[in-house]
Amino acid sequence: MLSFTEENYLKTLLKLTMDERGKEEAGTNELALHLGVKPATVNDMLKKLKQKKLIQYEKYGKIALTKTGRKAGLEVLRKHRLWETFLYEKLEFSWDEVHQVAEQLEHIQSQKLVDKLDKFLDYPEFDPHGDEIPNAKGEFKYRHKVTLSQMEAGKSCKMVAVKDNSAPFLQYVIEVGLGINNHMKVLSIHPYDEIIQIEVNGKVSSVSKKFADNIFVICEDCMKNKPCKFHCK
Amino acid sequence: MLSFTEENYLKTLLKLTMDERGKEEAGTNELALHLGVKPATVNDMLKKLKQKKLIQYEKYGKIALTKTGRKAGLEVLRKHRLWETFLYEKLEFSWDEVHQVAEQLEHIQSQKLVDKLDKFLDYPEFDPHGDEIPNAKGEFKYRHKVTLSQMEAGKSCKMVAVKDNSAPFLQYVIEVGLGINNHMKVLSIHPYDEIIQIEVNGKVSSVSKKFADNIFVICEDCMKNKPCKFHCK
DNA sequence: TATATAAGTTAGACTAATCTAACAAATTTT
DNA sequence: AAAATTTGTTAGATTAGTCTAACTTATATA
Repeated sequence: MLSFTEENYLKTLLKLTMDERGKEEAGTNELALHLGVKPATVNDMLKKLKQKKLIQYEKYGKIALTKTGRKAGLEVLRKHRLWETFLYEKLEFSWDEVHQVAEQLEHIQSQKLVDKLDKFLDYPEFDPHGDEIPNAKGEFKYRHKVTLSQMEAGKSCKMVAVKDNSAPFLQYVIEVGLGINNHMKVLSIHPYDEIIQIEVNGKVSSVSKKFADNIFVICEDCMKNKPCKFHCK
Repeated sequence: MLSFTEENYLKTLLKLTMDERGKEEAGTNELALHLGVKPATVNDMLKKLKQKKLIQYEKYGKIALTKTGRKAGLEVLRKHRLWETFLYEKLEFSWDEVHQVAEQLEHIQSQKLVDKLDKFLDYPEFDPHGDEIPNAKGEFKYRHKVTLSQMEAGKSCKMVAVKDNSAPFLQYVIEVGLGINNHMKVLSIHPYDEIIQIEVNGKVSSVSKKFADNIFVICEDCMKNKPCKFHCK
């Protein structure tokens, strides 16, 4: 049985090694930053996780999940996203409120609870932020998503997820008129400060690169199954 | 903010001082027994809870909740029972499975979650075991319930709750054909070993005093609002 | 009332998860 | 390649919650 804390380490490690960057490994500082603890603390835990055969790790080297570790991480992520979906769909929580509560709910230990919740929600594939929900086997739909900042001017795309789950960011997303599955067109990207002009439902907004880095989209050609390297920078 | 452990102490203290016995105080050993820890451990925690003004307590004396402590305990109990109701009504959990999972869920910190869950369940007044669910203000319906072992022969009654929430006991209850809101008649109580004969839906069963001690009922006369002391031993 | 038993307390130790401060290794820059 | 910077490690301390073993106080009983 894994502790609350161990679960968080595995989940974070999984997120760091599964997102768009294609990285397979993570570092001590990076992990510390995401977990909100000091690198020294992470170092102690790495020894424990290694000893439990949940990670591969050598002194001064990079950290990678083992098969067992990955499975455990996927289970936590699955629970997190199912709970987010529950809160959003059944309990009228708003987009920006679900994450904080799901951080707690994801650690409830009961296989039956997860399975029944999944069924109750009718086996959802994506959570309210557009993230893939692993199924009972740990599998999930792969979608070639890129950040809005990677799009080229003139292309259209569909927002599918956000990278930042913090309330202030999500509130800003709503302000701009965006949301999961909303379509938009990239009108221009300024060469000097990378300010991006987008059009959503006929309304034109200007957003920063920082903002665009946190919005995941699928470009129009990808949706039509054309190879992606040609239209995403 | 209270810790997981502190919440458990307050909840247990509340349960020990609110049930049918009319006691207002508890002891160190008693608390240790119910929490599954050693008396020494309880003693340490009592100092902490006293310092936080959640209990009234003097060395070698009895333990009582303060107003603040009682309120906190009621909140945990409310969450526990709401979650039990959710698991039973919405996720198809059986009677004997809900308690263990609710022990974990009761510690989730989110006022909004509790309120929304309460609403989602349509403000239930009793949980699947028949226990009263405190409302948002900490109030709950009072019912004059007695144990089945307190009934007199010849009287009829309605089962409203169980005292023991363990799976083996609850499975036994089902075996006998009993359940919440089932009516039964006490046919006889044997003077030697207190074996009780009851009739449920025309079926006659014999149960031990130990069993009957864990079944809460409301007697027929009480249901008709006649004073209780005349018909319950 | 003297004594036996039950109930409660204390001291000292352990574990998990964290910290700070100092140190070591690896990487990047000039 | 030397210096500077970043990244990672170690040692020692802290806190919460738990334990055991020995002790003290209160209560019940002969």
